[in-house]
Amino acid sequence: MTTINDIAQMANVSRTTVSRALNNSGYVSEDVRRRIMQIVEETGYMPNQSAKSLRTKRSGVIGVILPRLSTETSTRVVNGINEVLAKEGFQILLTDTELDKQKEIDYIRLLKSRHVDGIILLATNVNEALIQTIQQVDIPVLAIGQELPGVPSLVYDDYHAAADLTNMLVRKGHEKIGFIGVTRDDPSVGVLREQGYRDMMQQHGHQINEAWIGEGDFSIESGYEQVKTILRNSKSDRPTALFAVTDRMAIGAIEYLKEQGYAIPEDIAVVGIGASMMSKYMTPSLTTIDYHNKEAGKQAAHLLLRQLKNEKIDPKFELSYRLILRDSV
Amino acid sequence: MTTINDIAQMANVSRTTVSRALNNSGYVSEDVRRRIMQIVEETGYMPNQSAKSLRTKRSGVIGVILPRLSTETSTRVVNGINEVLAKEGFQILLTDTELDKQKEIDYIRLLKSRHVDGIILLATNVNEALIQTIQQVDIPVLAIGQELPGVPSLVYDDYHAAADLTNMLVRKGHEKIGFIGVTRDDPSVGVLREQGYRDMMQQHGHQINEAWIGEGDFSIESGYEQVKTILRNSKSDRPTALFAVTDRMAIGAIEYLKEQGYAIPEDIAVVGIGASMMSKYMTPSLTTIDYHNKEAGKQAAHLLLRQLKNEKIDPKFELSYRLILRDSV
DNA sequence: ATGCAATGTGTAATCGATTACATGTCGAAG
DNA sequence: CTTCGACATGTAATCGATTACACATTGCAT
Repeated sequence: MTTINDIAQMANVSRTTVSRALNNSGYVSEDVRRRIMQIVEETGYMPNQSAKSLRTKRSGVIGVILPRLSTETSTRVVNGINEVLAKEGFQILLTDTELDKQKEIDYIRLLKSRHVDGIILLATNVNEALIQTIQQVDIPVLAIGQELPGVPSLVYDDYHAAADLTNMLVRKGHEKIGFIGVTRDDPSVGVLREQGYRDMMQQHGHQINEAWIGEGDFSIESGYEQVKTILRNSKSDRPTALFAVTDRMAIGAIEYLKEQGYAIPEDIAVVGIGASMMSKYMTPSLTTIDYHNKEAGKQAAHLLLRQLKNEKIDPKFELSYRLILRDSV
Repeated sequence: MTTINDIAQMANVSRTTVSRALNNSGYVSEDVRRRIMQIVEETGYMPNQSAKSLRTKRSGVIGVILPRLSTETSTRVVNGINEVLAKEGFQILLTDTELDKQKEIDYIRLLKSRHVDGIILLATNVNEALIQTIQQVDIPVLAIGQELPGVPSLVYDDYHAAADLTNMLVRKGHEKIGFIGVTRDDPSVGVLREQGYRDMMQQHGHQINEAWIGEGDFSIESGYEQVKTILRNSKSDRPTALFAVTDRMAIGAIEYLKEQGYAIPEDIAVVGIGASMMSKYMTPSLTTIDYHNKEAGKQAAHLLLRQLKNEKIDPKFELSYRLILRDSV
């Protein structure tokens, strides 16, 4: 592999000059600069990033920590992040926590040791150890999806999104609305969305039968299982609508309902959140909420870049959402 | 940030000893080792990977080059790769070519300069410049999806998959089978799949009307547009079945057909390739071919790891596939 | 008692870049 | 004719690790 020293030798200058030519720092005569660039072209020389990074303390790499690599949400966000960062010459170092809280922490430290310039964290939970680790590593971190105290966060308005969906169902005449949520360890999806639902139900004076409530784990299968349980446990007082906090769980629920011969939305209406690709093309198409994940990723990247330039940024940004009304209600 | 020197000082030994203790190389007395580990724990010290990588010429990072970040296929493959690599302590450096051939080449060189230990390339095309660059950088590279001369490749059996699908349609009584392909720059998807289709049609003695043939660009929209054109151009001699080389294009085609009031599969049968999530849940569910992408990713990672250990591996591996018969035929 | 292998630790070179500082040239201002 | 600033280049330290080599101690076989 050719190094800066090789280039220097070939061009009959010191490596200092080569470095200057390459980085446009300091003075280099046009003549010499051309000679150097010429040789760089010919040899296909590329600076060794490890050496560069060791010396400059910056790597041109941004770490991204995902809860799951294989969900549409993650993919879209990463896509948005990459679109912005690639243009600025940054690469993405990807890690997947598999929803494991310890890994979340381990990866932050690992990324630090890899000298990433910043970290974007798709957070699924909030806990003291996590906050502390972030404080410790002292790298710009940006959280998406949860509000982390002390960390600039980009959050979806889960409460109002859930409230809007619930209101919409009520407006359509539903009074008995079932709900499939997730663990309360997840403040955004697990707590806020349920809160929005419960508050609106109460506001409209509709009693919630606790048999209508299920807790899934984000998967399609869990949606299928939960609706099954809900229907079994509420024979005489069946809900006429079902609110699943993610599209995937809504899809599982619909799968079961169709199997059992229920007509959607006539017998039972279903809504989800996430605006997955499938929600558009399935039958019936799914009413859902679009969180503009890709935009979120782009915005996150921009905010991180601003942090890297030492700009002060607000501690919290709220993202917009859009209700997509389709055939499932 | 604490460095190995700080640790050495605190433990009253030389940094050499610390290095040895950390890497289990050479001799270190139990006593000293414990003392060092103790301090490492307390301080939360992590070795600077840039320094390490500069010295050792290995980084613990594998570069992954994708044609598109936001497709199910890519995601699944990356997921498989990550599952294997993470266990071995490797991280993934992600890049997205956006189907740009030049970027494919640029990224290979960029990844080299970033000292990645190996590269997994989801290839979409084959050309001389690409091969040459790979040869030049002299890093273990593994290709998925295309057979690259001189590069160990993991390929799907596109020809037989397409042939099987075609045969299946013929067995169901179809003689007029339309086809939506992609650019022939893509040897696997663009050439082999079409070849499988054409050969089987010929073998069964079914003439192909060139008005039945369309070329899309992998997108849902292009499936929609292509089938529209095909139907317009073959008024009097309409196909009774349609073979789209990707699920997404099949989905677009079905969308249009449903809009126009065609019954699927009664009026026209549709098949795709890819076993996308949607193919299972859409109505009608889509007959397709499962390429086991995640397995491919896992296998690719394993093969790359073997290359890193300097094992000789075969130049070509063929992956298995499975035809999934569903309601769209 | 001697020698040699195994064990334990340190010194200093090295990886490939950046950068503070020094040095030298040249033209213009005073 | 000095002096000073802009321009151009080089010397050498530095970033934080690994590792070849050297040296010291110990124990055991001869």
